[in-house]
Amino acid sequence: MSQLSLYNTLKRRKEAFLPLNPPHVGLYVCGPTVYGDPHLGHARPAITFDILFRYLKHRGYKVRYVRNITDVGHLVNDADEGEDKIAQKAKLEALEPMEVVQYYLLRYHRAMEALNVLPPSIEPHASGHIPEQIEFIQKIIESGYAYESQGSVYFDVEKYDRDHRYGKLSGRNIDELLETTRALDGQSEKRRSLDFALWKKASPEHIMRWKSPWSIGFPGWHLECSAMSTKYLGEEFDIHGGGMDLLFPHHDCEIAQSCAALGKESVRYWMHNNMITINGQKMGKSLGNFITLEEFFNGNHALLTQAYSPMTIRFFILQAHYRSTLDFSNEALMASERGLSRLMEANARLEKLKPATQASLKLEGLRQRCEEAMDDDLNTPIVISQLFDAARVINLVHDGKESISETDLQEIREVFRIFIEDILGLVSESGSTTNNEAYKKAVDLLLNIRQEVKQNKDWATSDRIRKELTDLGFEIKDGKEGFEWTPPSGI
RNA sequence: GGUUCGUUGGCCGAGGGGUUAGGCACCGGUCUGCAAAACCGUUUACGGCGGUUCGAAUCCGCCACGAACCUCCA
Repeated sequence: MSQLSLYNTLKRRKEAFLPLNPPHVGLYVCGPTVYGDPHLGHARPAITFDILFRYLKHRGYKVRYVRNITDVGHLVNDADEGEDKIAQKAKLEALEPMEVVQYYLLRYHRAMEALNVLPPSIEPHASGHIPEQIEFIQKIIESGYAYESQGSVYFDVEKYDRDHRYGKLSGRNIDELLETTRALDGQSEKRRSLDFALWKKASPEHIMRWKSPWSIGFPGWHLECSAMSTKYLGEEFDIHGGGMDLLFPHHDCEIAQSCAALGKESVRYWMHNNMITINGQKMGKSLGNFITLEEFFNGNHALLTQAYSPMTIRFFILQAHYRSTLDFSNEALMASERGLSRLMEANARLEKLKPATQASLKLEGLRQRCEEAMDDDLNTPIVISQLFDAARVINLVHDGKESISETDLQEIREVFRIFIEDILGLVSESGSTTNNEAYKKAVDLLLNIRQEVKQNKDWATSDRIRKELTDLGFEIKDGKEGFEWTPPSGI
């Protein structure tokens, strides 16, 4: 096996992945703020790190995958000045904040399950870790990198930067940031505009509030990840992932917080997935150009010419490398839909393939090429291209134009199972999961009758059976040796 | 303005000093009662200008265009 290498944003290059305490791997990924329906943008990090999770397990690692749920502290606008996103939504809909969280979290989980994203090992809520966050703030205060101001606590960025370096993940430096950050109105409790909140005193109308040594209030947004990753993965752990849009300030603040509180670097490998774009622009809430996953699944959106199944979405995302932007269009999605169906049909055909004693084709290095592609910073597009090459071989054998040996057939079967199902997480949606034998036999019966009337050149009856089944959504394919059929999708 | 990163054929998207990525679409063919599927073949590439090199889409420089981040965002 080759060496797994991953692109470390901190170093701006690929590095050999060597876990801290093999065979254990600690993985932390920034999860959603649950105040709205999950959209295509949410699918990208979920799927990217699902692939990493699956591949690390495939390589024999014992992975603890922590993906948090932000349900408090994430403010609507100006860092540290705006309203809490969850609280705002709750107010709008006249609900308890936790009702909002419950509602959208459920919808998030449902969408992730449809996309065949494995649940993480632990999914901690920020609101469920207030004591841990308070303790974390105390540590930062003790180390001298935070100060209290009118019941709120802020991180002293300037002091931290003198001793360490603030902004090293995103490549920013504090002087430039000071120049470009707009002047404060003078009313601020903060010493410097760059300082960020660790704890905020709640205003009277603020509904989400907890007791702390400083005030009744709520934790700053960046803090939850530092506190919860430390709790579940330790002061030092292997991989921290998230979207590129979180690089600054979120992840740079996390680094500063953890370093200030713990006196060391917490994260060894930082990984960031790129954005999904629409007409070259980031798909996002603020731009109002996002499409929810549910809308993709039911096709109910002005920009969609049709519905796209969860597996089509998953495959579409996997056909691009996770560090590249991926541009949405109906054309691109339809191409993915067709390609996926070709690949999955080849996969299904694999079961029926017969090996030959005199093989005309030899299979070499398929598994190795797939593994090398995954080892090269999770290059799923290359893995898929390898699988398509194999699919062509499968179809040739299926058509009787080529033949392969028993050994090669077993090898392809195993490689397909491992890479398509276990690692890429692609599952058949065509309804082959239907276990109703009577139903299957009924369709077989109809098609057998059709075979018989075809013998008598009764094309009218033959075409009628095919047409009516096709109208019902079945797909009928005549082969050299009998027929193949797939049921309507969604069964 | 700063930071980071892009610009590949009709579309999506890998690769990254010399050798076919792959998918989808298109066109032609094989197969088929017809169709679908499958297979075979063909076509269209590396933003511009310089430089390094025997050789650059790939390395370097400049320019143009675009994006993300610097405000909430996955």
